[in-house]
Amino acid sequence: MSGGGCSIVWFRRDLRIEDNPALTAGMRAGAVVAVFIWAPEEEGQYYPGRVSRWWLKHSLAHLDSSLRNLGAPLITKRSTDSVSSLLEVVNSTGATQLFFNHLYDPLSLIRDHRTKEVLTAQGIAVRSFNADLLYEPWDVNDAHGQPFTTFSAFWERCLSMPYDPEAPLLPPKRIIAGDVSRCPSDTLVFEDESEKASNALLARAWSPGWSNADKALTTFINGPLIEYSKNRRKADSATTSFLSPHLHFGEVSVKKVFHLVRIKQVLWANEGNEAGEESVNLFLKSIGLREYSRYISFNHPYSHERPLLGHLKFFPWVVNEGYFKAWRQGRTGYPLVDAGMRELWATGWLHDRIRVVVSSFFVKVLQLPWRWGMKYFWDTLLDADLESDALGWQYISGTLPDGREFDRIDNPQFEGYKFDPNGEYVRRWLPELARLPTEWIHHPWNAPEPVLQAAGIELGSNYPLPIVGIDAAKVRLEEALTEMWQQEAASRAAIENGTEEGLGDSSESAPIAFPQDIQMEESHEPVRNNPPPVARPYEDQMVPSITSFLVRVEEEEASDLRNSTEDSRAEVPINANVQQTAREALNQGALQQSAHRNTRLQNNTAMALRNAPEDSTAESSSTGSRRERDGGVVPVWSPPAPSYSMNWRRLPQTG
DNA sequence: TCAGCATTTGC
DNA sequence: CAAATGCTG
Repeated sequence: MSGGGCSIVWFRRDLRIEDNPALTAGMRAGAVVAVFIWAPEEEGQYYPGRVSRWWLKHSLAHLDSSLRNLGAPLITKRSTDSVSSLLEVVNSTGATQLFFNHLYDPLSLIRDHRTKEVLTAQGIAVRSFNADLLYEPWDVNDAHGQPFTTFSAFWERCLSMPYDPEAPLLPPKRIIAGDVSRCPSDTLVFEDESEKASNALLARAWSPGWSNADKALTTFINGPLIEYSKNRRKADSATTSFLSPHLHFGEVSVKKVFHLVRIKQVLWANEGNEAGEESVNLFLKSIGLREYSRYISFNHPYSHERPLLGHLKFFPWVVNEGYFKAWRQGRTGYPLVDAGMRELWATGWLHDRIRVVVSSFFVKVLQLPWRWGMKYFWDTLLDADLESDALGWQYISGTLPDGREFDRIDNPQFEGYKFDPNGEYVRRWLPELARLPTEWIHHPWNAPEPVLQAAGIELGSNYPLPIVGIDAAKVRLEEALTEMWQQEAASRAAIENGTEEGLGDSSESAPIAFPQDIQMEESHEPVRNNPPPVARPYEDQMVPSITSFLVRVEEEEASDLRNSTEDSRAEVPINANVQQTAREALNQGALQQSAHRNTRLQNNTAMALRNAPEDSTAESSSTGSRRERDGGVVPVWSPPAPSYSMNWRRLPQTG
């Protein structure tokens, strides 16, 4: 231990004092400087959306006041480079140690790795902890030591690990503050004036901050949890936990959630309360999905931008900004979809089921590029979470081995009657349909003219006709899939002939660009007759343009690459690795595919796949196991990214 | 009431 | 595809 100096506790998405291993470690080591660094530009195109920033602002204020009461204020820094800000804090406080908790999104993996390297090189002892998951991703493996590739297998294993998740740590009673007299805080600005107005309403429904998270958890466990299984299918059910934004910012620890829920589980099991037990299992499964999203992100750090199954890159997405806009505005002509999109717009919230409905519609009916939809969720959801969003969209798009089949289109009309049997949800969010009888509420295009008239609906002006018919969508989807397989075969052939040395980075890393500067023109159009509650917020919520960020990210990456080549002292030049691995992986993936024939359209969910080798000593990717079921298609994870887990592991915990 | 087949669902 | 659920006689 490097004695004397104080420790920096670097808060990120762990804005709580209870069960915070980094904080506890800092306190044990002596005096503490608590730091939060706001460097959103580091997130590139995933600059947090308006509502997400609103949450963060309040959560931080909450944390700051708690820390102050305990004796150490939160130092805040505005930065474009977290690592140099940390160095500044080191220099101005004389800190000798840094503690933080793990994150698993691709950007954090790289940044945190670099942090360790740079600060360690400066003689700072760096330690990091698991505060976000029940088990670290590298600890959950199948019988062969390989990562799981389906959720159910993963979760089964998590629930039967030989050791329980660690018990939550108690909150500190008092913190000894390090000397921050020469380390002033920057004022952090999270919202501009126009955003403030729109955000004002949020406070009515939500209370950010760790102690509120705690309350929400207690309320849920003692109340709606027992009904969770019964009501979870209803679009406007109040039975969800509403914990997701709290969990995203780490205001409450998943381990604590897990422990408390388990206590209930035991209780109800003893009482023979089967519905209760079932509810607990379902709720825990949703916690498990969150775990799995980190697991996938860790093992496949490209999952937020590339389909995990390689052939999907040949899918001919419909690049139609008009469709995209109609979807965002809730004007697709499918009531359940439109109601969902308007709720999202107005509140930053959407029931899980409805997320599936609208995103599935987006991918399967509109056939828009899934990353657009994912980005929109990122920008608008209060609980926007990169890993969870990526998992969800990949699942919907059928790009995961256990995801939905490509060629399955869910019909919003039928789903409407399933999730909103009485049409209440639709009527709430689509006032223009409010007077339509339930019989027609989920398919107004079939309603007889007199019925429509009586309800004051004029299809095509009042409320749109379906933007795309389901039958037409089916046909188009089949064609698209045929084309996808043809393209895939062609590319495979090209590679076999050696005419093309793989696809190279360019084609792969140039995903269909996100539309620029999408304005909600609708906002200028006066809302008809009865202004729905959703009308006002339409104004400000613009989708930021990605392209400018893309440029910046590329520049950054380029410069990082330069740095790390100059600086050969680094044990693992991770940035260089990332790029290199991507390219290698691509070629490798393509070759793997070429080794296998017999590509057929059906059967594509029953695919076998090759895991990213978790081999930390050898390079040999041949260790990747390949399991096949019933022959047939053997797609491959598009780029397997073995180096991440290796590098992560190889980093020693100093101190 | 229940086996046996059809349909739906599943992250 | 496999498991769960629903329907039929």
